[in-house]
Amino acid sequence: MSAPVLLWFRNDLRLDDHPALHAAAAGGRPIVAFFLLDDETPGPWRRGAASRWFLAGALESLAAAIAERGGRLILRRGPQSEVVPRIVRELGARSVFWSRRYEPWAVAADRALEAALRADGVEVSSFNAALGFEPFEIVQADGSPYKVYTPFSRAWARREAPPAPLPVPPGLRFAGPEGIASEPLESWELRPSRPDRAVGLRESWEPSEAGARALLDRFLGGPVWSYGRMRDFPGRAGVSRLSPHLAVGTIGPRRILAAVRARAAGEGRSEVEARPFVRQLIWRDFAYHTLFHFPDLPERALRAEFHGFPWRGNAVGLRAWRRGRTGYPIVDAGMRELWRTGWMHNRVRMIVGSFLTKDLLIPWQEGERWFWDTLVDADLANNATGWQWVAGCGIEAAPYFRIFNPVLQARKFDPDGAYVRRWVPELARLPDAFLHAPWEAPADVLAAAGVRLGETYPRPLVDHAAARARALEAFETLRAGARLDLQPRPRSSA
DNA sequence: TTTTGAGTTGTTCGA
DNA sequence: GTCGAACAACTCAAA
Repeated sequence: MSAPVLLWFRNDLRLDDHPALHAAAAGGRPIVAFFLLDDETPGPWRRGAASRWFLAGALESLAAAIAERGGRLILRRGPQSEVVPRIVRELGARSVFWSRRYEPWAVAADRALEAALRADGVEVSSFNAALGFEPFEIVQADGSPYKVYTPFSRAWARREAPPAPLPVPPGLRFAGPEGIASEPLESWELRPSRPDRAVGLRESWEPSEAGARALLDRFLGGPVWSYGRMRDFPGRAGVSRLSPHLAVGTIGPRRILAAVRARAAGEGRSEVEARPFVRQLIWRDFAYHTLFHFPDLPERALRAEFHGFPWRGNAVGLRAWRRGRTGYPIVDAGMRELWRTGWMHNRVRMIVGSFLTKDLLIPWQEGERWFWDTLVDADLANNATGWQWVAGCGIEAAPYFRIFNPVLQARKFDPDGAYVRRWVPELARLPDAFLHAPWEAPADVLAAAGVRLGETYPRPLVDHAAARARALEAFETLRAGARLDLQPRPRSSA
């Protein structure tokens, strides 16, 4: 048998729209499918618990698709710098194909791995499976990266559309290599077992290509056209929920873009109607662009004046926030949705993020960490971009005075209380007028609804008005400090 | 090189 | 109840 080629699956766990798979298949040699669980190379950003659960399902489904095509998905664990060269040697492969990643740890590790393999005479080919355009494809005339979303998105849109997604190669077959060991998926313990925290995850997600396709079809069946109007209402099914699939690659952005375009054409609609949704996909590219060009993004505020921000360590507040027991119903609803389903509506992510960083003055990195562990869509670029945005320390500077009022936000975006009642059932019987601010309810209204503040539901952890004033004060010290930096006290000349 | 217009997602206050 | 202005100053992108 001729030397096989190695197809290394990463965050691209699909057969559709897979450029590396196409290139591997084009050579006519046997394709060995391989997945590596690498908890060492990413350092602190190894996969979190919820995304591990999603990964397990995606791997099972991919393995089944490969088995249908005569092959076997080889599973190994360990650092990529050791395990990839080892499996290449075991197979006697002369070529390796993979999809590029853009996290700082991955960029460095991939570069080193590629050099090592080439030194052994192994050919390496890498592809873009994750983005519309890669971070180095959209830069300014002088080669520097964009730092503002709008000009980036205009540059993105000026280009020809990203290449059309590739179908599954016709007649695709995989090799089922003899004598090559594969670790049992169960031995990785990707799914929580004791206790079984995954009940809500199973209810919420189908982690497979088919699951992604079903969500996409539902979304294209209507919500995509009203996305601009409906996306802010967490109680309605107005968003695609494709984020965990994009994160692990059970669907790719180019497939989504092409499907939106095809559906618009088929229904005689203008693509303009889908633009608010497409903008979100461009935002996703921009997050990767930002992470690639500013590798500190997950760890450090990009705006240097924030390095001296007077955050407050607050273990009690952080714990209440995580558990969804802050006393602000919209915040608690979001945090409980996250814990239960591994996902949170984006509008609510902003509200809980603002509450953590502005009302509690807890460092945004604490929120980023918690999201990393609990989100099925955990994605380094998107998560870090979102947290820096909400904290106001990213390159997209949110004005310092943009502090979300959790009650106003709730009344505006959950007017009928559907979202809060679902996730905070102990308040469900409160009338709409008091649902989002139960501490304002008269005693008889609380009693009639079966609510005892401080017992069945917490009192507010902080008073928002006071917390807002405190946050503005903290920002004031920041500005004073920045001015001092610019104008050091002149030396005495007397 | 200089100038100019603009910048995802908010809140509050006063007319 | 609705509306516009104020809330800072700065950096970025493009002309």
